[in-house]
Amino acid sequence: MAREKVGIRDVAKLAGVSPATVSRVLNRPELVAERLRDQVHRAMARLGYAPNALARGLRTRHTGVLGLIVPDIAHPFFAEVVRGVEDVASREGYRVFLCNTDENPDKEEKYVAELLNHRVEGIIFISSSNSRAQLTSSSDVPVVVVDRRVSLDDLHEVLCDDVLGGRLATEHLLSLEHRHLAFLGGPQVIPNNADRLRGCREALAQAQLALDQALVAEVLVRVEAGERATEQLLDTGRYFSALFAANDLLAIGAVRALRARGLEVPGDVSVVGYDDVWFAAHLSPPLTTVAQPKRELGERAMQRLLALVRGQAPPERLVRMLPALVVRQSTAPPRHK
Amino acid sequence: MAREKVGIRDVAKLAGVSPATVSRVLNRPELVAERLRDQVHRAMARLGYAPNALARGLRTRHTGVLGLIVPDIAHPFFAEVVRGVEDVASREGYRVFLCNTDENPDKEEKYVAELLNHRVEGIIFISSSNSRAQLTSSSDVPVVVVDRRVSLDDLHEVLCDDVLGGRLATEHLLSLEHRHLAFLGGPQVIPNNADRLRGCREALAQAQLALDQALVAEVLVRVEAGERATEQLLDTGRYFSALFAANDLLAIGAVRALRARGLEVPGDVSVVGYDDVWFAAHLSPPLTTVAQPKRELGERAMQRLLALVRGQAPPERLVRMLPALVVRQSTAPPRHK
DNA sequence: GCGTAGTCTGAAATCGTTTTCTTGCAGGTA
DNA sequence: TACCTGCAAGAAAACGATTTCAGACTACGC
Repeated sequence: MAREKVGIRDVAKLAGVSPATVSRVLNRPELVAERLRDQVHRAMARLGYAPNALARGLRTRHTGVLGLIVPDIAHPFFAEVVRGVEDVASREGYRVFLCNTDENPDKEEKYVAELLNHRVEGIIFISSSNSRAQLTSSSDVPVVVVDRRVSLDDLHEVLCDDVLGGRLATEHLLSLEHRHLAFLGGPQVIPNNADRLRGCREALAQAQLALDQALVAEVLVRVEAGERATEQLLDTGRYFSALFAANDLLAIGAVRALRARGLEVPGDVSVVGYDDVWFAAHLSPPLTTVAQPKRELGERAMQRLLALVRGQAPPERLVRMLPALVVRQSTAPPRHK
Repeated sequence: MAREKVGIRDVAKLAGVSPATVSRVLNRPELVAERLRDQVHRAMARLGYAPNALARGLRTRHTGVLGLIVPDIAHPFFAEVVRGVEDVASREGYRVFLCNTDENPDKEEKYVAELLNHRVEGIIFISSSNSRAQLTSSSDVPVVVVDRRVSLDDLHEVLCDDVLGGRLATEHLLSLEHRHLAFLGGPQVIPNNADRLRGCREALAQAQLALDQALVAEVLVRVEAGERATEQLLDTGRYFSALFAANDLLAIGAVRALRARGLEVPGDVSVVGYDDVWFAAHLSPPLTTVAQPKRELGERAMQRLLALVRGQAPPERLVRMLPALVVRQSTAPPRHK
């Protein structure tokens, strides 16, 4: 039976060969005669040998470990992305370190340093709003940025087109004959949020319309904040028949606030969200929203990272994915013209 | 500026000292004279030295790395637990490997082996239903099991009392004067689910009541499955004024199914869920449910694991946490006696 | 019988640290 | 002056693998 610390040399001794041979059996079995190979295998089994990834990594500088930096794994959007990331990593024989930053640049910095100490071969990075991401680009491990754009042109990025997403949502509303929209979005310092607003504006402009600036709200991405902001929107007294909440969490808050004021969704106000987190379909009313390919975002990012690690990086640094409108029941034509 | 592979010896050379001294500066600074200490620090800064955790781990067998095995990080319950785990790990200077098993024992096995190869110092384990968890107990790294009980008495466990949870939910319903309950739970092979049912039965028995066996459903934990099962419950024609869905996801499905049949919640049927995943409060109606201290579950588990790693394990192997009923608006007294 | 090519295998250096064991040296005492 | 103490710093041996290089052996052809 296995008892602690069996090394390659123990195996070697038992099999009556040199450590070098054992190593070869592990890595280039075709180089060693079949008879010896069997002996070695038997010895490994008998001793319960487990290769030491640390030693191997030290020697070969191939650690089989990657880093994953994410604002908050408990957020349903990120959770899904992470799942995609981990899936392909493990399928390809890599392990990943999970790091939650809570959008805190200091934590990001510390984590990056720590990951580098552990000699990760690459890093997947979902940057926080005010990230000092240059840190990562200075080191010489490959980095792939996902979801959150970072203005650093030596990084590879896997992004979803938020401008398009904003357009899709808005065009949907327009096609239902809505003419008076309100916009509720997350912090505009995060480019994604700004892009969604821009997409919204573009679509409106194309229809010769414009957003009433008083009906544009910017808040933290939390249900309560969405609720609060929606109340304020209503309090302006300005009329709107539809609300584009550029995040499902905000949309939930918005729906609650509207209901609390006795307004029906979509009867009085249509609401469209953004992200299509998994339970958006299970809200009441089921939420019309712009779906991002969350898991695929993660998968693609990891594929790209592995390509980079293996030196097969495609020259094109940007993978742009497309959002898709999912029409459910929180949107309908406005009640009266 | 930093350029690849600076090691302790490069620093030593630049600082005009021996590698040993540099190492001491890193680990036991008090042992080296202040003047040298400064020189070394300066040299490290100049070279952009980053310690190699692999080498250190190899030498000291203290890797600062832990493993976290979980069925699915994208599940809102686990995501929250994981957050707790990672938080205290990182606060204590440890990194964690994230592993998703999809409840697949083969994957569990592979992951455990892989983690051991990487010389993790401990493992947090949320076992899958039919796990062959003995694997982990055979190795000599500490293991802490969370949430899912495992019948292996050399493992430490951090669990939530599901029997009590079942009682709480049921007693709440009873206190509202419900007398006819239906039960909708996850696979009974998972002890947690069985316990919740048991708690339910116990509470009923105490009130001289019993569950109608025809109104006990067991399904996979998915919204759709809950929906389907609820329809079947209704199709039995048996009367029930309240439904205990021993999982929030099932509860969501149940509510949908009830509504689809024209039944009001809680007007016609009260529904109580289990877990209190974060959006349970944002459903309509806001879901009455049994809350588990999810994040704390993870935190306690990690604290225990670290204690184990540091050899300060308390003798008591079991940490039992308490669920709490959260009354919201999906439950009410039955309409007519 | 000898040179040569071709297979396998082993010896030993190496990866970057930590740590034990020594040694050098300063200072205090007899 | 000689001796002991004690401290600070260095030399060198690990940790457990991989890999280069060279050696042993076989087989073959002339």
